[in-house]
Amino acid sequence: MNLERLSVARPKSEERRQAIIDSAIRLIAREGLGAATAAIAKEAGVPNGSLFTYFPTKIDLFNALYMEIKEELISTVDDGLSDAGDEREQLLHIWASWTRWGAANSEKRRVLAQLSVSDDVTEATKEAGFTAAYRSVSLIRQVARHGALRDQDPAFVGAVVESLASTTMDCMSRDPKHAEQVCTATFEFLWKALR
Amino acid sequence: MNLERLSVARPKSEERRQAIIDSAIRLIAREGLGAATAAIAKEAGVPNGSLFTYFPTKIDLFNALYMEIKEELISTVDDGLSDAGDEREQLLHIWASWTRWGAANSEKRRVLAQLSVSDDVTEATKEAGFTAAYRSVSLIRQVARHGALRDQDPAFVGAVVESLASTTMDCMSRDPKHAEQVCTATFEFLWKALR
Amino acid sequence: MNLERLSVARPKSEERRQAIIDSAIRLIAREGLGAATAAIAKEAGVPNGSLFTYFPTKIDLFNALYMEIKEELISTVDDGLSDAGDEREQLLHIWASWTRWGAANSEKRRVLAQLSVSDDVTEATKEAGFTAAYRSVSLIRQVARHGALRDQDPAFVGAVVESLASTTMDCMSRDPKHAEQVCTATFEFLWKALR
Amino acid sequence: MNLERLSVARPKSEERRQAIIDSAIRLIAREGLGAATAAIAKEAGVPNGSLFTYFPTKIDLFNALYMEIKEELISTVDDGLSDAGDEREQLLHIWASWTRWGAANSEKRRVLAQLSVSDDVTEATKEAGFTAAYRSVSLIRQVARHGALRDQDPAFVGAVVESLASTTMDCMSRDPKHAEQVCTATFEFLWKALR
DNA sequence: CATGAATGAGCGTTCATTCAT
DNA sequence: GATGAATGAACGCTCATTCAT
Repeated sequence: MNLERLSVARPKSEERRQAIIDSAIRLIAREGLGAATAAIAKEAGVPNGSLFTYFPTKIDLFNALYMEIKEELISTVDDGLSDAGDEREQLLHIWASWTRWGAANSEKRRVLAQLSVSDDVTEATKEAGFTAAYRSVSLIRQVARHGALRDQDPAFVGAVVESLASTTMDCMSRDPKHAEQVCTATFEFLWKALR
Repeated sequence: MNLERLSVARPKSEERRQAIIDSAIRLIAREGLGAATAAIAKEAGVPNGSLFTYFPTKIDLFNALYMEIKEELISTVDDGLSDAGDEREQLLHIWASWTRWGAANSEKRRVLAQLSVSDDVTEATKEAGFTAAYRSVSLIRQVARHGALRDQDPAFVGAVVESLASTTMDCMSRDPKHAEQVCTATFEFLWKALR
Repeated sequence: MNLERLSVARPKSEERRQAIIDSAIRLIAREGLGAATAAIAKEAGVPNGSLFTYFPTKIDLFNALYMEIKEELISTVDDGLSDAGDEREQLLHIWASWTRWGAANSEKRRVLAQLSVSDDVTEATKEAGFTAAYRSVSLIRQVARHGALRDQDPAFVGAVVESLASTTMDCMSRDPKHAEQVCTATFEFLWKALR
Repeated sequence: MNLERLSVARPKSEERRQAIIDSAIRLIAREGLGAATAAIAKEAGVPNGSLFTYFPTKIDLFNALYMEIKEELISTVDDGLSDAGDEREQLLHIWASWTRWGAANSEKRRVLAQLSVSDDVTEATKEAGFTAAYRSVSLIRQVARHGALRDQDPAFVGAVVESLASTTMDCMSRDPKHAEQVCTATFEFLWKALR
């Protein structure tokens, strides 16, 4: 599989694409989704018109951004998940890597939050992000199989966990000194509530 | 009565103010915070310049909107709270009136959600909204005093409950047929988790 | 002559009219002719609509302002002029009282300068202001009758003197310590040049 | 040649820039500094948004306009100055070319007058204009070294000459038939007064 | 008559996208 | 293909003046 070679076809391009993504994260975190494409391009060091060779519209950029960040998060969470022991250990692994990532990448998290509620990110994109996270999603559903939410829509369970995670990350970012303690305590809460 | 008004040439019309607020809710729910002030005015049936007689800037409109909706929610939740029995009954009252209001007023809820994450709504306004909700807030904190989150920042506990409510309301809106069941089940989850 | 009584007919009005004029001087000096009528009214402590009972349009206010300031200046200059001795003494009297007034009333002077070049002040108004200054104007022309400008349009001579005065007042305002010296020296210059 | 331009997609058009400047001169002469940017663009034959490609703000346009006109005037005055003979000849050269330019370019002169008293033209810009005029300025100061104004601030001397020039140009514009005579007579006045 | 809310054309400026070079 | 100038509709907001009260 010459995956590498495929991207070699436009080596400079890939760098530029990433520069635009990174710049967009910085600017959108700072100024919201209203950040001007020209400003994003400028901060990325590319000409404003060139942004549109990589992302035909601003909406395409938003969707790409969403997937990019979501994939980074998922790969962070999935990494090492197989090595975790029982259900509890696995959930803890997910929880800890998720919230630590969020606490350490507050710009990305804020951008993700904005994109998640924007109509400009299509349902298809959100669906794709959701699908990519199937390992964690499955585990969470499995854990919740017997608890208080056992009869709820699995999507609802996921949303509950997600919003709990989001709140936890906010708290960890705001008070880094107690971040680990918050992470652990909320995990216990989650475990108790889901089971 | 109305002595104060006797000397006013043409008092600002409460009706018009409300028409603008209502129009803003409709448009912002549909188009986001980017909804044009001129469009809001038009939908409210007032000339564009008149919007600024009632709200000097768009940001002032946002802040007023936030308080307006928050107060409606709070008064809905507080109504009848004193008549509820023990702690569990009281929490149930809060939970049920909150989520039912949200399910029945999805536009207002979406607008509130957008405003809550917007930098245009000042900290002072958010603080004021928070303060107005002290009855519910106190009860929730009291309930959580002994549970898994007992050592967490009270603000964190509040945020967790809020995000759970938000997710619940989304679910209730999406599937009105099972709304009551979702409401009850999530309450049980909440009760179990907090205590 | 019951001049006093004439104005007694609207005693409160006269105060308000003056308050508007004074406020306009302050605001226009600060912000230029673009100063909003509502701001002028507010600073004067009168309702914005009432400004238009005194001055039907902003342009009328400008014209009134022009005359008001010009008349104050003229009466300052004319005061004591009859008591001055010969031609030289009289010109000195005019020059000194004029430039001292300007140095001490820089706001009024700046407003007058702005109004003088504005198309909103009508030729008729400017003409009236000019006519009211006939005592000084005549003297200046008389002095210049034999000098280097003897064959020029009298209006030109007046303009030259006026612009010299304006520059002198600027200089006196900027450096109050040497104001008197500047006043005297420029008078000598004027005298030498005109004669 | 033009190596620098080879890599530019579409260089800013000097023609368009000049069309905007020219249009601004016409409109500002007619309507004052309040002339609308959209009207200026329209009269220049460019879309309203394009004006801001060349001048980021209206204030930038004002500053560019000031320098543009000032430079034209200075270059007109400086042209041939070296060929003039003694001090008197040189001052005459300055005076004649200055006032003739003003009489022939009354729109530009009026615009320059408006810009000169506007707070929107920065001190830095005015300073730059002043610096560019050093040849004439030096000569005028040199001539005045021994006359009635010898002890005054050189800036004051300059202002006096400038205001005399301005008045002269007004007069020449108004009565073109006697323009030359006015020009000559005022020069004699200036020479007599400064020396 | 006095008041201040009402009005709506007009303002300077922005920006996603296009397209000439 | 890469570039950045070009575009023009849209935006939030202002303000002289009117007029209902």
